[in-house]
Amino acid sequence: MTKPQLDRSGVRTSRRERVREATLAEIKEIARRHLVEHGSQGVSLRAVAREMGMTAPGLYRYVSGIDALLVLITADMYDDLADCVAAADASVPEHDTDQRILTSLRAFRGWALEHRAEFSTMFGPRSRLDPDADITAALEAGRRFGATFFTLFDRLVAEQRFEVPPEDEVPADLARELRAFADTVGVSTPHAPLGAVMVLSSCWVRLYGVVCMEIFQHLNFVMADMEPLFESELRGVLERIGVEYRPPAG
Amino acid sequence: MTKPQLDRSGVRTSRRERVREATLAEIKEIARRHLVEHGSQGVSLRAVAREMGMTAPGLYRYVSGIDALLVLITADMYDDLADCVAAADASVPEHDTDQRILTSLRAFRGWALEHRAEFSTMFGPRSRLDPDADITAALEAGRRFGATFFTLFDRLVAEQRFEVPPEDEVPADLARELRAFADTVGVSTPHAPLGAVMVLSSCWVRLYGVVCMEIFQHLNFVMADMEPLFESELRGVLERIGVEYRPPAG
DNA sequence: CGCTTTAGTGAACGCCGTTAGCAAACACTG
DNA sequence: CAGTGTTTGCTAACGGCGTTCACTAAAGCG
Repeated sequence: MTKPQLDRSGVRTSRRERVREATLAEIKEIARRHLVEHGSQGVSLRAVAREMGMTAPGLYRYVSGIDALLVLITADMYDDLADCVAAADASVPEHDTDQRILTSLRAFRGWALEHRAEFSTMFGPRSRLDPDADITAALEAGRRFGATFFTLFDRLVAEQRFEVPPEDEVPADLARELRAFADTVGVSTPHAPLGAVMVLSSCWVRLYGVVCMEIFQHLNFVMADMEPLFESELRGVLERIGVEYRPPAG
Repeated sequence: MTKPQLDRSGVRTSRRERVREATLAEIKEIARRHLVEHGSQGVSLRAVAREMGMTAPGLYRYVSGIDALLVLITADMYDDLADCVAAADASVPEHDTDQRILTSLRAFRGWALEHRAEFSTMFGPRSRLDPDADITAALEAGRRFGATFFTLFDRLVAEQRFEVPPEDEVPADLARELRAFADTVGVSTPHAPLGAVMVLSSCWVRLYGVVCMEIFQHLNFVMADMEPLFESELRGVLERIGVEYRPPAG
């Protein structure tokens, strides 16, 4: 007697599919732990299989190769990061836009600090992947992550918090790219004029830069603690978008 | 009859040492080509040895392992980049500080674009290296690279091109880090007050961020051409340090 | 010339990704 | 129930990798 069940998306799910799903989840979980413990070089199908009490070829029933596995866990990591940022955002009273942004951005850096290996594979060069590997899963997850910030940013634009450069100050070639960016990423173009998207890009570049620098340890030998530099950059960014900066609590 | 010769630093050099030097250079050259052609994963001692008509263990007479080899070529790449930027700087009339800075920074991005694999290993996460590998060689080369920009920046400070935030606007913890930074990196502290170093850091973070984003292809799916964004960021940075922006020639 | 130092080899160990062929477990039909 | 097709995981194997060790052949030097 088989008990057909429904998964959360309402699709019929046999017992077989459920156990298969669980196995795949175990694979990803172990792979990710290896990533954390031994760096991206330390993720290997054989090691994962060994830990599961399986042999490596068996994993090919679940994953089409090591590259695909890395893409899968990358997608999971984006989800994690997005959850973390969203949780930070939700921990602040809804009306306090300033504090929500501040908290979300600090949560981004905090997550990166606590998940260096993950962050490196997510935001570093795709060194281990085939240049033409199928990374749509990771891209989609990345998009979800970005959405958290874009929502907050949309709000700032709506509240007219900062001075938006007029459209004719945006160079034509940049305008074309920004439009593509805004369309794909879901910033609602009517609410967000091109000048605003330009500001957003600039701010994101700055924060991305300072966090990458910290995680990739490029000033390691010259700067013991990167937090002050991050906070300084954060302050500059917030100033640009008309958000009040407050020093961190701790 | 041995002909003892002098190398450029005046050290006595036997024939043996010269051929040894040449072999090491060949190793590095091949390794670097493999890096360019097959990515950092594609660099292997065995492949290098094969191409030289040697066996892999023989390379251990020259290099203590694959990690050390990667560090060696990373140092070479920093030298290359530094040369490229310095050449760009030198191609501009000496007195035209504005154009020199503009050209140097564009040369930085240009080099990155033409040497994606190299740039990724230099500025990306140290994913393939032991966390405690000896990377002093690469660090030293990186320092030389930075010096090019610091020299130009020193000049801007001397010329009082931009408004330097007063010292008491620099938070204490950031000040401590910036001081360490300036000392190690060779910005002459008397000429460069802390506020100026803060501005320099911020500018560098922005450019580093936008170039990393482009090379690591993080907006790849959403933005076809990153040059306009780079130029926009460049413009913003230059504006901050009182340098006149001019659109690129092409 | 003989002696010492060095460069390079071959074999071996233990990893790795991946493919092919096969056997057991499973789900489902009549 | 038996029979049948599918799914799962295994073993064996290939070729590649980094690295160590014992060893030979050459180069340098007195």
